[in-house]
Amino acid sequence: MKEKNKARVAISKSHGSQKRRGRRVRADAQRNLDTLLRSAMEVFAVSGVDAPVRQIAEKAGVGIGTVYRHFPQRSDLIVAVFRREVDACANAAGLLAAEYRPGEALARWMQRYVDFISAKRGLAAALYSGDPAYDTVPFYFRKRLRPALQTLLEAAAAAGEVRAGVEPDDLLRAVSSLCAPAGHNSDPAQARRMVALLADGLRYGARPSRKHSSS
Amino acid sequence: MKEKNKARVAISKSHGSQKRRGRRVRADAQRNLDTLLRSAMEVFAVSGVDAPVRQIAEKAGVGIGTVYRHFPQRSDLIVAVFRREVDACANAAGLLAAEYRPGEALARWMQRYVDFISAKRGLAAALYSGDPAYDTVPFYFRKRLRPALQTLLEAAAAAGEVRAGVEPDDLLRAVSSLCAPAGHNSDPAQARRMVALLADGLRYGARPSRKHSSS
DNA sequence: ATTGTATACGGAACATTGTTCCGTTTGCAA
DNA sequence: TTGCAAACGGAACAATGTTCCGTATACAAT
Repeated sequence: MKEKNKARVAISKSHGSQKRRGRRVRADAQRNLDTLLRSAMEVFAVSGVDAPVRQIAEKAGVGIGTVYRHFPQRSDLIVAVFRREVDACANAAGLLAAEYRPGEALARWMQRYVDFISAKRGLAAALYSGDPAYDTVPFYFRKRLRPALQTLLEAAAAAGEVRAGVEPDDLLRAVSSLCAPAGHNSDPAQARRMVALLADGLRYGARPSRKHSSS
Repeated sequence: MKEKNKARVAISKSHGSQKRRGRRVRADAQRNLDTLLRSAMEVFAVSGVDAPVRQIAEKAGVGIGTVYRHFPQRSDLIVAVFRREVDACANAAGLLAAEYRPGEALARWMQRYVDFISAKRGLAAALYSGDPAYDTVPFYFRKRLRPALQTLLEAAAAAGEVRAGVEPDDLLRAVSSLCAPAGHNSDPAQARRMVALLADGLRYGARPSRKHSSS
């Protein structure tokens, strides 16, 4: 078997699937799964989600059988990559909140979200294809992103940097609408500007809180 | 060769392609082309635009080679069907204008447009796939539909049945947006209601014309 | 360290579908 | 009636998703 990577396997996955007292997931399997997801993400970004499975397998340095062992259907791979990126975007909220002041963190996260949506334009077509394999994706999407944004919003509102009472769902949909639709020509720069404008709109009408000593 | 259809071929296509004094398009070719488009339309409606070419050929009662003679690429067939339905929708404007009063004609056409957009949800995925084969479709779409709607709008405005100054493009986009987006669950009835509301919105603020004796 | 085995791997083989090619058939003008 | 360009049908090819199974290996038990 391949021995390309000596990195310690932390078994960080908390799937809780390893049966008590049973064998752990084999290290090479975990490693291949990670490699596969990463390779698939890159290939999808370059060639779109219609890229051949063989190409992904080759890039990851594994056999086709291995791909299908981890992802019985091609769509499973796509969904897994999507979820992974949704997770990354959601996690970015916490990181930004730790590093920047609430208002700044919010604004930066929104741009991060724009990047995410823009990069996933290829996936959008698959999502709208009507294939039931993707039915759960929007649910996961909202479930993961809404709390992240809500936390940012509340923190920024508490700090008096944005107005209160803004619905996370509204904001998520507004941004994705700004990034996506207009026919066939999507200008990323334009999307970015529109979203920046939206962020400024949030700031407008902010009411400095009393619980927070104003500077 | 097949001889399943005795219907007179009117050669109504005004492609202007038959060379002066040259051979006319063979009758069976024209007949097969019509049959193909009709079969494709039906198959697409049932199985989506990803339906196998073989299935369409079978339904039309022709060989695969014949399909590819008329439509070198699969996407050519899809585009042809789409254009045919766009034409039908655009032509409906004239028919409705002849049969109903301006305001009624406008309202009915908008519902007709809703039907068209809703039925074409399957095509939307293909259109957004990024395949350059579909690049010209939106252009044709607007080129054909905008004048049709504009005529209806102006007639209705002149009759004092709707307000003036409404942009056809805005209306087209608004309706398609109402029909399409919301995640994964599109409720046709809801779309219909929303569009009806929109139509009422047009009526609001209508200024009865002086040139037209009010009832 | 050795060993047994459940686990995972690799890739050939298969199934489906888009596309090409070419021998055969046929509409139609002379 | 006849000649042939146009059109046809479908076998063959190519690309790609998916399955299957013999082989390799990580790892727990000893």
